[in-house]
Amino acid sequence: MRNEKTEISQEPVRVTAAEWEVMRIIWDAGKPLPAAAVIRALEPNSSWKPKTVRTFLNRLVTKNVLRTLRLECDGQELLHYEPLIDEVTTLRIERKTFLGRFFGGAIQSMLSTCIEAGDIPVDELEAMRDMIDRHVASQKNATKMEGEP
Amino acid sequence: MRNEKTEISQEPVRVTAAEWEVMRIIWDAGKPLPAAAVIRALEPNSSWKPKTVRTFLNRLVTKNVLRTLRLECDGQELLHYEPLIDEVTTLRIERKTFLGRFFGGAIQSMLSTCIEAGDIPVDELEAMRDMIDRHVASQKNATKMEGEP
DNA sequence: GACAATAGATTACAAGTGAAATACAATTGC
DNA sequence: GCAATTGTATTTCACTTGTAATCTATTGTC
Repeated sequence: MRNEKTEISQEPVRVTAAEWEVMRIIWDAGKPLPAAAVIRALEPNSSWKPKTVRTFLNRLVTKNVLRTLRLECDGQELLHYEPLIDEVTTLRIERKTFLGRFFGGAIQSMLSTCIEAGDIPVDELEAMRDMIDRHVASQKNATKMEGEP
Repeated sequence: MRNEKTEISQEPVRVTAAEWEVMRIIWDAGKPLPAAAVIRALEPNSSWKPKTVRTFLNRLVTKNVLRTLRLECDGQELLHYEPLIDEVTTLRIERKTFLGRFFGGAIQSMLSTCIEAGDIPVDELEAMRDMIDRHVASQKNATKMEGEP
């Protein structure tokens, strides 16, 4: 089973703040959406005119973040927009860029900054600690299993 | 001891990626620097021409992120650049913007995403857990002290 | 069949950014 | 005293981003 994805784009794919809102709608839908559906989904929380949303959709297509395909919808052939990159990958890129820019690339450094600034409530801290603990424990376990058969 | 800082700027102060590099030099210096010093400090890690760095310095001044003052330097009166906002505050703004944009505002959500993606090595995880633990412990302690005299 | 609503494509336009070059002023070396 | 350098200010220029409007093709309606 070889790597299916052919790597075409070397550039890190820049998705702007506005575009990200659009992408979230489409990722959340889990299936290609027509422009009208995206516009409707955004309406409650944004003040963008329909044309504006269409601009974002178009830009995302030229950026190779979305692609269009014609699909039947209510007995009509409509352009639908489908993601070409997945949310997890994009999030990872954004996160790395951010951490690199402001915290030398280390989330640890970010966390310590937040903690020292008193920006995280204790219950959230405890939740994070437990989360880490659980993960570390499971990792250790996995390693042990593998080390001593 | 009242709050010394008079809040002048309502706008959230946008510092771009390039400008941030410049700011870091000046913040790190801990004192006003002449343009030449900033240029020299940036040289090893950047490919910007001196003129370009000067452009950034100027923009930061018009953005009210830096201000200039004439200071003696090597027996010469030179413009020096001094921060008008501190690094911690700016970092906090950037961090909040980032978390809001990508993780619904919660660092916890970011952390869990990273952990699940396997993006953080175990030793770093443990260091973070210990960091959290120490902080939580000290918080708890402080609360107790205060609660029972 | 003319007309309005909708979809989609193309164009607009100002502000912000990255990346300088040019122009001018002061200073220094000779 | 004048040329060369260095510091500072002003200008340039293309690209991106937010925010659409206009134009054109299609389609459903009276």
